[in-house]
Amino acid sequence: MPVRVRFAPSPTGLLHVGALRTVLYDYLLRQKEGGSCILRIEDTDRSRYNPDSEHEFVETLRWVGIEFDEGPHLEGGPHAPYRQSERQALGIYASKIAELEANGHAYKAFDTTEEIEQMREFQQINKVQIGYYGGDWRDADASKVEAAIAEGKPYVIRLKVPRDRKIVVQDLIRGRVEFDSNTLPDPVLIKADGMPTYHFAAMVDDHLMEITHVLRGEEWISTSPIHWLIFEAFGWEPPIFVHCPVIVGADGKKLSKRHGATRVLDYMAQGYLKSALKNFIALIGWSPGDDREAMSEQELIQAFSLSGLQPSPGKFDMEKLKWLNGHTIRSMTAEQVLAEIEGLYAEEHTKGFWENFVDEEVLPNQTPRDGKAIFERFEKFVLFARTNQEYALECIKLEQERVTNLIEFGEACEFFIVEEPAMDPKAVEKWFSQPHARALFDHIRSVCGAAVLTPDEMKAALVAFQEANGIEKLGPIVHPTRVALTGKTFGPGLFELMSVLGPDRIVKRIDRALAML
RNA sequence: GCUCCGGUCGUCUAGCGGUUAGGACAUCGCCCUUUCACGGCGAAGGUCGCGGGUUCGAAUCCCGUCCGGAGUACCA
Repeated sequence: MPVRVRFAPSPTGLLHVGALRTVLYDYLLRQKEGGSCILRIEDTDRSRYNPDSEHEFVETLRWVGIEFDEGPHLEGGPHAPYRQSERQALGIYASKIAELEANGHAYKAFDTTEEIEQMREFQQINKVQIGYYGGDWRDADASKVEAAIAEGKPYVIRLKVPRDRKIVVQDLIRGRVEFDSNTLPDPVLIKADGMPTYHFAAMVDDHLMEITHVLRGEEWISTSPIHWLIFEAFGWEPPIFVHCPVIVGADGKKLSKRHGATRVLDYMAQGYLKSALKNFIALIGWSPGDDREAMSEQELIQAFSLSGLQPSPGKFDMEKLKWLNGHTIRSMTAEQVLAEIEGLYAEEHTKGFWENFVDEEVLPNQTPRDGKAIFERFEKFVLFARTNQEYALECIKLEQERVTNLIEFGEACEFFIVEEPAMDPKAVEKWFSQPHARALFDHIRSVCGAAVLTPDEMKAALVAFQEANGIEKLGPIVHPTRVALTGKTFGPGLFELMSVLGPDRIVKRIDRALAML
């Protein structure tokens, strides 16, 4: 049976990682089973509406590569419009609430806010169940209601929750969840301003849009009996509810900025690959049932099943994300990596992110990272690669082994592309003072700087010097050379790096090193 | 308070009545090696929240309990 799933965010802010996982599961299910994925905007609260939010959703979803079959950002659609405010304007909810009022499952309540507050205070003082259980209106005479309408008193429409009943909600992850209907207050379905509440609008739309599976956050589980009751009141078949557990920070608390980025686009800006992020996020709360972890998107889709979902909350482990990201980078060809780097540079948010970057994980005795400088190095590499693609690809091949994200290529490849790489003073002090330094540099200049050599030929050239000078180990040869050529004490294999650098760069850098002796 | 949900190495997880409780990240060690990484191999790390019960046998089933979380809005 084709699946119809929906991602229905409220346009109040950014798209964070928890929500990403929910859509990802929607998407994986739809890819696996076939069917449709619908984007619906739940903008029924005018006071919290954020006009930039919908754009954020669409942008983020575009970046991660989750496509929808229907939604407000697409033309038409069999169930358009896909914004609840527009659906409200069309009278969809009004006609549906009329049905419920007609069949006795909903009623108008004219209580003022003050009255409601007094009721709550009374309930608190007397330690009775808090909430609206009917007040004066649940069973009011038609004449009383008409009089109130005639007076022009504002009202809300509430669901008439049946009393003395057990309500059993089916949740795919947890099985049956039971509630006592006497603990459920009569929820508001239509607000005084005529807008539907989430409870009403979402259920009506899920039915009208023929949604088969409702994937949403665990926080909805306690209101699920009223959703179940709404379906029942209409006589509709409820969809399959899947309440996904929350994702929390390393300290077990709700994910917040303190734990690192929560905004999905910030992960993009930091050089995480969409494939690695999706792979990682899918694994929090889900597993294919075997030991597979690093998976391609195709494998993920193949392996995905709602039955692999876990009920307990999961922690977001940045270290594992970093590992998986590096692992993914290593599994790609240099061409693919370069394409990803270009793609990242083309994203507007990347630059903005780094310009406003504040390093929050500064270790003791370490200076905080400078976001602007990080971006500039990255940008320099991108621009360089456009005019020197072959060379840039060689650099990527050597550096993709030791990088954990795309942004790091900027720093890692810097020495390859600048004419005069910065020299590490301590390294210079240690290795340039070697007695054989001058002779070594002269040798490299004349041999390695004379022609394009392979890594093996480079090695042979250095070994020849080592042997001629009776030096026991290769280290004293390699280290000064590395410092002279890269300014650093770490990096790719020296012979590979020299081969990529080529004779011209080697000569220039050796000359500079000679001048420093 | 009330109502629900959850609880396997530090972390993500496998497990579905019989396993030396498996894998991955992180940690540590060894190997590779010119460095840093990568990679390979290995170690350490779990009284399966706790207590009862059912059973020849329980992480797995039942009850209780503790701890954590969510909801308790004319927000979603």
